[in-house]
Amino acid sequence: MSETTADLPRVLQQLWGLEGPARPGPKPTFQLGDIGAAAIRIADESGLGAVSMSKVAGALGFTTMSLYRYVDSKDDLYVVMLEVAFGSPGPLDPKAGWRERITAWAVSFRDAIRRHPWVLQVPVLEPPLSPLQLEWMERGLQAFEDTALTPRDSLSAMLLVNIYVRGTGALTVNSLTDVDGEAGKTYARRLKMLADPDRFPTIARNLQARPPEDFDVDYDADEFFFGLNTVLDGIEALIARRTKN
Amino acid sequence: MSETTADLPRVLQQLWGLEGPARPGPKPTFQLGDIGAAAIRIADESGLGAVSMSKVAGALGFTTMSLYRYVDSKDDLYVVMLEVAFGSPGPLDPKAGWRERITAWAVSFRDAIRRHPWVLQVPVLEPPLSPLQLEWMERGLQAFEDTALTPRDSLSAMLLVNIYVRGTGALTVNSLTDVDGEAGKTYARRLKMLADPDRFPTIARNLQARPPEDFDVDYDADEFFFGLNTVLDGIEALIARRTKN
DNA sequence: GATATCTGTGTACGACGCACACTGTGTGCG
DNA sequence: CGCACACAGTGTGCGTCGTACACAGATATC
Repeated sequence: MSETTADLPRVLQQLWGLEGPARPGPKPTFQLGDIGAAAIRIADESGLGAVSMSKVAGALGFTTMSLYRYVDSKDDLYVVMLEVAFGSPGPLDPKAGWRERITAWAVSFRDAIRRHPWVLQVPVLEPPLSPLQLEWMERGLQAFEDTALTPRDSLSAMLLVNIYVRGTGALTVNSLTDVDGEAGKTYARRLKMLADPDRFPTIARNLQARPPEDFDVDYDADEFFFGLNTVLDGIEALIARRTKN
Repeated sequence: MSETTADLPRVLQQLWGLEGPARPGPKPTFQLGDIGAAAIRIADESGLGAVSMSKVAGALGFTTMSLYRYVDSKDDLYVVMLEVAFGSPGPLDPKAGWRERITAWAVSFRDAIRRHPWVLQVPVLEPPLSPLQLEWMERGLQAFEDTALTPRDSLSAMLLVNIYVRGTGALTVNSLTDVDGEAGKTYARRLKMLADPDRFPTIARNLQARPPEDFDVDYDADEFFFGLNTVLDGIEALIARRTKN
């Protein structure tokens, strides 16, 4: 009745280091981590779209099909890539307050996304169960440990920050490969051209209020903390409410 | 120097109804909207992955290549799909406060995502410039019109809510096609199995605090408003700050 | 009515994920 | 120590994808 580790998908078994008993035959040449690293190198250089089974295998000096000895499907390759790309979250400062803690967590998260922007494009089919992903989850929850939040609250709060970082990352991801903010400029120009004041009065007024070059939907560092603090202010209100009761 | 409408991608020209001068030759059989509707029907039934040029063309009784008479690339087809799938945002209640307004906007947004969950998987290469997308933007900004927020603040606040709705939608999207919450249950079971209390004390404690069946990362209706209100509380703090100065 | 220009078609190419049958090799067990 | 077997890596092939290109016929404008 109760599920054992044997029922886990093979990728998860491997990532958790759940090896079966020793068996005859040759040993594998690579570790899952090697394959993940090779795939990550391709994704960093040429985008997630350039990651194909044959490209990854080729980067390792392999045939395409040999990859399937290590990974059951391309989706599983994605799982490995995410695990390696995110790595471990930074340790928690024990004497920091919840706000500093979750801020540090969010910054680490953002930095990981900056290093590997393609992670936001990986199609995620199910919630994460791999070791390092759980470690991120653990650290996120720990940030709220000494607050008055209920367990459910903590989960919601962590997800809120998680969503915020991912969301702003997705907005920034285009402009990361965009030298000189050229794309942002043409966007502003086109928006100004199309935002007819009769049909879109508020957009038009926003555009008029300041040079349109600044009106690109782009989160620089300051914007990141500005929005993050807005989110944290909301969580702070929740904590205050829970403390009172 | 100044860009004209002629420099816009063809899809945008068509969506904005910018027809060129009359020219000889046969008239097109379809409108862009027909193609979008056909593609949407496929995506609603079988997911975004099932949307291919040949499937869409086939649904219209066409050859694959004829689609390219209407749309320059598959990415442009995505643009049309989004435009048709989202449609117009609901009108704004003029005598509602900003909080009611942006809540209504968020709910409309969430409903659109519920109707067409695949919209969250559409790879978005650049910020939207199509007419109805701008209308959503306009309505979102209007919610904050009679607050003390600066234009830049309003944009940030709208993006924050936008990000929140998208993010929670992405968490829910898997469970939408999951009857009986079966996927959520196996996730909870596996999480309980893997969350070693030594390595993941906080997760383990969270799991212990209540029946693990509830510990799936899943936003039902109440969770949606709970998180939304947390976000809005943060925006409210910002408004209060701006009002004081 | 002439003609320029369009619509829709057919064919073709390279890339992709992956199923499957196969070869050879190295390991653990008897 | 030897051997059998499980496993690593290969090769071939299928169906699907996006789309480039050349083409035929229809038709709206002048």
